[in-house]
Amino acid sequence: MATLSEENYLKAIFHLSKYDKTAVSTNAIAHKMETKASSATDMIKKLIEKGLIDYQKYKGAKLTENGRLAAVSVIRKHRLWEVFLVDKLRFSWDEVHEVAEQLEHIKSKKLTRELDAFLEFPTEDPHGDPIPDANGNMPSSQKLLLAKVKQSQRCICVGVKDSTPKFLQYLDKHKIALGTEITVLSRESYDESITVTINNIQRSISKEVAHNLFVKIS
Amino acid sequence: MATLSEENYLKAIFHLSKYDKTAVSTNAIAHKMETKASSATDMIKKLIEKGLIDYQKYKGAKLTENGRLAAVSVIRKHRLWEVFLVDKLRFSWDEVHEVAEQLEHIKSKKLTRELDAFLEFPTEDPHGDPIPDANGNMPSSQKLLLAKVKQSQRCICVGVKDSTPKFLQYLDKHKIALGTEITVLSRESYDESITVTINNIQRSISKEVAHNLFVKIS
DNA sequence: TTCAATATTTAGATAAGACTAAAAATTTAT
DNA sequence: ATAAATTTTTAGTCTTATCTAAATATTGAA
Repeated sequence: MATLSEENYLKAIFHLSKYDKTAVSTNAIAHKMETKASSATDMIKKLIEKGLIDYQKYKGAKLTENGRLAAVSVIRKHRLWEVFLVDKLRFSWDEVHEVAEQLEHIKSKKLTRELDAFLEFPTEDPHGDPIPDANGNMPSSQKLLLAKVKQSQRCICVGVKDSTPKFLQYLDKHKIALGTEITVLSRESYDESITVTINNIQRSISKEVAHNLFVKIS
Repeated sequence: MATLSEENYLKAIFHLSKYDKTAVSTNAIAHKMETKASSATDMIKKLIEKGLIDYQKYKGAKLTENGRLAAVSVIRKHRLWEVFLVDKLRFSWDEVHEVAEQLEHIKSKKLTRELDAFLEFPTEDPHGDPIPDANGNMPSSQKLLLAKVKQSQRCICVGVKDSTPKFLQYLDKHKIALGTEITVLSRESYDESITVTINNIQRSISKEVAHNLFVKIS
C-alpha cells in the first residue's frame, strides 16, 4: 500500500504524463511537487522498488499498470469528494481543492463505493473533469478550451486555465461564471477573437480569454 | 497546529482522563496508543512544548485548555463522520470506527461546519456517545449500562461494552440489535438478573449481559 | 567534437515518530 | 527503612521524507 507521499507523487506523474503517454523527468516531477530534484530522485527509487513506475536514468519515469491504477484511484476519490462538497455541502467550486487533497487519501474501499452511490454515480467533478470508474477506466474529458469550440455550438463554462485574480475579476465583471451558457456565433481569423452569445447578449471574446476558459459542449 | 500523531495522543489522554478530571500516566498513554512507554515519553515532551498538556514527572499528564479543545475537536469530527457513514452511506455501526479514525484528522473548519449542518446538527453518534459542539462543549452522555436502568423504564440499545464475537453472537441469537427497544420490568436481587420486555416478549437477562449492554433512555 | 549549460544523482544532515536496552527514579512490600 | 518491583526516562538506532552542497552524466552549441 502506498504512503500518502507516494500517492501524491503518483498523481503528479499521472497528470504530467498526459494520461500515460510520455515519460516525465525528475525535474518536472520535482517542480510539480514543489520540492527539490534530489527529493524526487529519492522518491523515484521507492516507486521503482514498489513496482509502481518504470524508470530509465535521464530518460524519465512512466507509471506501470499498478502505478496507474494507484494514481487513478486517488484521482477518483479526489473528484468524488469534490462533487460531495459542492452538491451536498455548500462549497463553491473554487473552495474544494484543498479539502479534496486531504480526503483523497482516506483508505476504505467501502467508503468510496458508497460515496459514489450516494452521489448517484457522477461522471464529472465540478470542474468538468471526468471521474474514473472503480476499475480505473478514465472517461475521456468533455472539457475543452472555448477557443476550440466550433461555430454555432452551445457550451457551458466549467472552469478556468488561468486562475489569477485578474482573470477571475474579468470574468466576474462580464458576468461569466461557472455554469454560464455560451453560444459561439462566429470566429474572426484576423485577431482570433470570437463572437458569442452570453445571457442572450452578443459579445466579442478575445483570443486571450478564449484560451483560458474551459467549457463543456452541451 | 497539531500533527496527526499528536492529535491521537491528545484524544487518548482525553479519554483516559475521563473528561479531564484525572492525571494519566505515561504507561497508561503508551498502552492506549499501543506503543512503548519511551515513545509516550517522547510525545509527552512535544505536547508540553506546544502547551497542550501539563505534566509532572511520575505524576502524569493533564490536558491544558488548548489541549482539551484540540482533543474535543478531533472527537467532534470523529463522531460527525460516524453519523454521516451510518445515516447517509450504508455503513453499519460496527463498520464506522476505522474509517472515522482517518476522517477525524481532515483539517477544514468549513467542512466540519457544513457536515454538521448537512446532518442536521446531530447530538449523538451511532453508538449513543455525545457530539461536542463547535465551541468544545461536550454534552453529558445519555448512554448507560442496561444494569443501571430503573424499573419500568424504556430504553434503546445503543452499543456494547464487550465486543467479543461470543457476546455479539449471543445478542444476535436473542434478537437484540442496535436500536432494539427494551423495557425493564423488574430486578432480581438474588442474582442481579433483570426481567425485560424485548419485541413484546418477556425475558430474563443475566447480570453478565446487563453489564455489557449500553442503552439510552427513550 | 569538445566545452558549457543543464539535468540528475550522491552524500551527508535534519526532523518526526517509533523502537530497544539500559539507567534512574519512585513505590511497595517486608 | 531498605530491598524489590515497577515506572519513567535517557541514549542511541531506524525509517520516511525532506534538504543543501557537491559530484557526475547528458545535451546542445560553437
